[in-house]
Amino acid sequence: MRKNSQLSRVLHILVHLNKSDQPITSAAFANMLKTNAVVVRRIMGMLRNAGYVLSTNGRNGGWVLNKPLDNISLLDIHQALGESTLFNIALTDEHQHCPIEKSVNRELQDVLQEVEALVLQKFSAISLDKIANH
Amino acid sequence: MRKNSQLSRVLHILVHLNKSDQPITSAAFANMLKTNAVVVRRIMGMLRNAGYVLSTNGRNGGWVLNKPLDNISLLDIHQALGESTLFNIALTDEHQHCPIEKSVNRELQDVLQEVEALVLQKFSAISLDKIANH
DNA sequence: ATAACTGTAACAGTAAAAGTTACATGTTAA
DNA sequence: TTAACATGTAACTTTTACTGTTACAGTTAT
Repeated sequence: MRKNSQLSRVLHILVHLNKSDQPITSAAFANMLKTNAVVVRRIMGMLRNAGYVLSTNGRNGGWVLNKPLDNISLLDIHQALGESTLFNIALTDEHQHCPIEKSVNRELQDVLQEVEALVLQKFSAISLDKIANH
Repeated sequence: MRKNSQLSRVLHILVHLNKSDQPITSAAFANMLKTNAVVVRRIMGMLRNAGYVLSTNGRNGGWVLNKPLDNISLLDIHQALGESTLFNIALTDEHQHCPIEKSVNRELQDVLQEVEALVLQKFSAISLDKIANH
């Protein structure tokens, strides 16, 4: 599975945004992240929908923060991005009636869910200004 | 990226193997897992290299356990399979000189490493006979 | 008007995992 | 000793999630 880099990228963007007193364009971020402006709009669109940033059209337009970084947690961003699965481990479901498969899945799922909850808890305790001032 | 189902599959296989007093063929497992015999051999080959199973050729051949399940932990299997990364989260490295990227990566990596260590610890505490008798 | 923005649909590219084919090699039963 | 049944493995194709690209409609400042 190809790894998901949206979280990492959007954090990078947000901290840069925080340091700017004027809008920054998708093209500028694309250049910064060595990717494409459409990719940036795709990610940032999710944050806009969640209320963390605003976009303005036209000349001198671009992206601005809509909340102070100390009011945004890593968990907020993770959730705004759609909470893609954290783990790279698949549970099989070829034979849902097979008691062994069920048992294997239950055991793996127990561990993964427990750990996922821990990740989310840790994410919630990290505010973006902590990253910005790191 | 497609998720890795090797761990789930191989656990299923091992518990079935444990219940059998004679070798089981790759074709039988492939049928069980709704996949291909070569896929099974690929996975099982890694376990054989690690000493957890034995394979025998020819008629009446197939796979047998080489260790009791209560002597094998989830961690053992995870490691025998090559310890593929648990997380689906990528850290970017376009601009290794950018202090913001560094800061973002450090923060994410701290959390992920801490949690990965916890997963491995939990895996080490789960023996396969626990799954078998679940 | 036009240049500079975003929004988004509709594709193509990439890479990891899984699936498939083909064939060499080893083993056992009759 | 031969035929059937196993594994071993290389080489290739398919699948899938993510990312990248192109194209164009809509919006805004000058």
